[in-house]
Amino acid sequence: MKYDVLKLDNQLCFPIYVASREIIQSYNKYFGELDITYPQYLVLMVLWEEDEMTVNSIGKRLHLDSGTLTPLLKRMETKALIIRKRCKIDERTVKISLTDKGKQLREKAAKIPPRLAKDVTLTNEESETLKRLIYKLINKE
Amino acid sequence: MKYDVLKLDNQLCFPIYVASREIIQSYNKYFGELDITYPQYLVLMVLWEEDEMTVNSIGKRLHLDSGTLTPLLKRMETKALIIRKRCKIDERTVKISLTDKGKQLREKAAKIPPRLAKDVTLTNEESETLKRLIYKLINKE
DNA sequence: AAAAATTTAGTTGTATGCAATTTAGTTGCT
DNA sequence: AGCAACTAAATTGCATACAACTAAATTTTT
Repeated sequence: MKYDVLKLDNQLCFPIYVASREIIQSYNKYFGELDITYPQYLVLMVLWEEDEMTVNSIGKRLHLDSGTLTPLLKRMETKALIIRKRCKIDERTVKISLTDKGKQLREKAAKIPPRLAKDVTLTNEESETLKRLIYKLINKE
Repeated sequence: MKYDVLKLDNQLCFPIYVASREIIQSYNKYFGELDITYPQYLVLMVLWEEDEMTVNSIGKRLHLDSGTLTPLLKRMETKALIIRKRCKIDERTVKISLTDKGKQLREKAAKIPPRLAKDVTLTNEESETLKRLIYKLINKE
């Protein structure tokens, strides 16, 4: 029919939007004790994989711009998780590096995904399919 | 390995989070001319399906609470898309109904999903699978 | 080298989201 | 009826997101 495309249940975006927020909410419950938020956790994960990154490169990895990252990173610096340091060689860039506290958080953080995974009703195969399709979707959007 | 669960690429949430924001961004580009945002569009879709709903029932449909909806609905009222009216029978509830302007927007809005669909590289079958898996995921989270 | 174009963070302003609390109204129970 | 428990919106406070713009530094072009 004429308005079928406007049915919530026919759209792909809506359940993705809901899923995103709900998973983040679940994460945030566990983060309470670590005193971080989901986007901050993403920044930490990037830095755990590779320390000493610029704001820009973190942004590319996470698909976030400086308008979001700058204040977010400042909050993380206030909490002594990271250090922000203007780069000597290229004064435009700012290097983000982990503090000891930021590094140590990794142990505790590693315990959280398994806890969340328990609530996921998808089989491993379904999870892989879902991940593959989502990646296919975003690599084009 | 020990920290594999902390790899961005191993997680399910991250691509969903990215996909959600990117699709909404694409939507928002088209919404510019309609002067609405994605969450406002969601509210309109709910009301196009069933007019005269309470804040609470809209919230249940969209998985949003009053802390998000109340100011959002006020902005929509300012733009003359909806009317907020305290219910006579139960003074606790507020009925949200479409204005003529809000109703008329439906025509224009219906043109947007097809435009976006063009950029989706998934086959119809893949989209259906993705939708099914995402729904399976959120119905449990 | 000097001007123009580009790049990188930061800033500003607006709109979500959500936890936690508050206020007002309704229901249930005795 | 009277009061406790509950429910619906609204409010408060904080943390994202993002468009649009600015400031400063670097690179490219001429």
